[in-house]
Amino acid sequence: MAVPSIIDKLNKMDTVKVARELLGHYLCHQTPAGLISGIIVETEAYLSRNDPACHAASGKTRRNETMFGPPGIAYVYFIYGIYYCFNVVTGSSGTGEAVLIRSVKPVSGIDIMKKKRGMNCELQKLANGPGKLCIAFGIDKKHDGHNLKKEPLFLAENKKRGMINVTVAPRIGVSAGKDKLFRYYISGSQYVSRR
DNA sequence: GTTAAGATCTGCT
DNA sequence: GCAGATCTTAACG
Repeated sequence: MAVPSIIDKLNKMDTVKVARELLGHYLCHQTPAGLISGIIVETEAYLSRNDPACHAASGKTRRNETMFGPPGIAYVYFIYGIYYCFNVVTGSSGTGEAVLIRSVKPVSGIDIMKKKRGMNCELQKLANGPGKLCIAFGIDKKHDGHNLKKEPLFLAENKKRGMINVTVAPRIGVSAGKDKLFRYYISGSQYVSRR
């Protein structure tokens, strides 16, 4: 892929800034069935310090060790016995921070996504949530630790992104750290998980 | 070895 | 709007 990666730029930013910067750019997955891509419309930041909701809050374990790796790699974990969640690791090696990708707006490979989801739902509900996003994109544990600069799973810059309005809100689905405004989404988008 | 809880989604009331 | 599905991980004994 000749598209310049935005990873190099992101790797120099702090976690909160990465969460905002990712909005409007592309998440792509080159699968045997074809290319799947979508625009990131919703993210959440998870910090290592002062954030009880973060997996890394109580130290390094086998589950979250990917979060402590170098920035720009994927952190994928299994939750509720059914779903995967996809994160982009941020901060320098050993920090333990990440940005959760909560939802994307499908752009290409929509037929493949529908097939993977196994149901014929509306376009805006195809990948509007962490679990659904991973199913639609075919992301699972084998992508844990993958460098997001390279195929098959990578982030690409959206050169036509231009200016976007970002809404800041409390995170969803966490019991701890509800008071923190670490959720970011594109204002007015129909593709976010909740409005 | 055992147990409780979790960054969710779907279907039914 | 609410409860159930379903299993890995981490904390405890």
